[in-house]
Amino acid sequence: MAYTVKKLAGMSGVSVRTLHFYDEVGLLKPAYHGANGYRFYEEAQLLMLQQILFYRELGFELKQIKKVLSRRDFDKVAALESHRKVLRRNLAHTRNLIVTIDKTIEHLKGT
Amino acid sequence: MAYTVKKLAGMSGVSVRTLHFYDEVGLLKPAYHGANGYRFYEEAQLLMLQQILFYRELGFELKQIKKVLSRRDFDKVAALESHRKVLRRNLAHTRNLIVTIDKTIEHLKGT
DNA sequence: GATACAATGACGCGGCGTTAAGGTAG
DNA sequence: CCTACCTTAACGCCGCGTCATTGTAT
Repeated sequence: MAYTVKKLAGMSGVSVRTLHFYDEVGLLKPAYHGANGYRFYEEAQLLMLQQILFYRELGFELKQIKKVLSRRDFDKVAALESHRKVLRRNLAHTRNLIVTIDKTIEHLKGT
Repeated sequence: MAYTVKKLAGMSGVSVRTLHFYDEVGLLKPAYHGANGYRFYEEAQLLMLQQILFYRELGFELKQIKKVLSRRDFDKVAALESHRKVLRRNLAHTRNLIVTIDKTIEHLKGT
């Protein structure tokens, strides 16, 4: 079961351009190339792509994803815990911003 | 009281490059230019810059800031309320991500 | 021969950081 | 003359979107 770029794109919800780009940066390479130069992906690459998209959704940078996916579970846990800290800081920061916005709105309305 | 780029940068906490860039995109132009071509800023520009940085901190894009700062208070309130919605969605999304991370960590530890 | 796919190449976006090369102030 | 400042120009980063051009499959 070999997939072309468009097929894999359709199955995973990313664009063809994204697959080209992931190939280019070495994040996800095709299983092999046809004699015509076409990229062909297989199940293993589909699974890999799903992993990539999972970490991407969490907000990891592509470089980080590349590292994380090459690590053992133990190190993935560490990366996830580290990332959770970042997200928690974002949460706190965003909550503060909302408070600031509310104050500003009150101020603007008051004058 | 005219300020050079470096002075204004120091007073506001931004880089000289940022002032150059804001000038370039028309977000903050100097009060005038010296005969030597130097940029000179005054109090009005300092105040303007503070406003810019306020909205930037809230996460507004520079283009949005440009618009917002040219509006009346009424419209600023609307922009702030709209932005607050975006931040609230971010909050909800980030909270979900943290839940996902926690589940993933448990899963990775379990296996 | 039309149509739908494939490839590579390169510019654009946002918001600057970072050299680089050269003029000016004191 | 040195030093610290100023200028403009231009590439780099990230993660692709969006043409443009050309080749291939059906």
